[in-house]
Amino acid sequence: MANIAALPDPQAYMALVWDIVRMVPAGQVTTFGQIASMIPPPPGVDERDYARLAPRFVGDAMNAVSWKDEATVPWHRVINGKGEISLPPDTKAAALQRARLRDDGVMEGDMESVDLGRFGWEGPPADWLAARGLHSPKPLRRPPDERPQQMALF
DNA sequence: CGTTTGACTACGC
DNA sequence: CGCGTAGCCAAAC
Repeated sequence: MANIAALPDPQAYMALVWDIVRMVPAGQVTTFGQIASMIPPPPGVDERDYARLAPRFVGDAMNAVSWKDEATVPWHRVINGKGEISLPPDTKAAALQRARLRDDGVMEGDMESVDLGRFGWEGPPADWLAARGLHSPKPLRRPPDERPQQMALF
């Protein structure tokens, strides 16, 4: 399973991912891995292996966002675990994503990455997740006092 | 019809 | 902290 098409119900998976992405507010970002962490593996698949494979499925789901759906699915708020845009750097789509992230205020100046500790999403409401049998998301945002203090050594 | 190629991540060095 | 690798499928070339 290294492809969304290998899942038992690719369409349902994609619809669920889109529903989750729709909930990410402006000014915050989520990651492929965070979304994947909410969706349980199919029966018989090892949870640990799945955690490494599933983020690609989320990528597939984002890749499938057409220009028509683009208005209702804020795909640009989904980035990789390093806080970077995962689209090929020199593409039109990547440029658009950078512009959108700047508009959202999460990518400052000429930065090429987003500080997940500051702008990471906390995930959907707990009852929304519970109603669908989903896991609680992997945490991205750090409490302000746990943020790295770069000059702390001096 | 055989190869290549992924909107990724965890883990081991 | 950076780099390589496994995962092991399906669709595009």
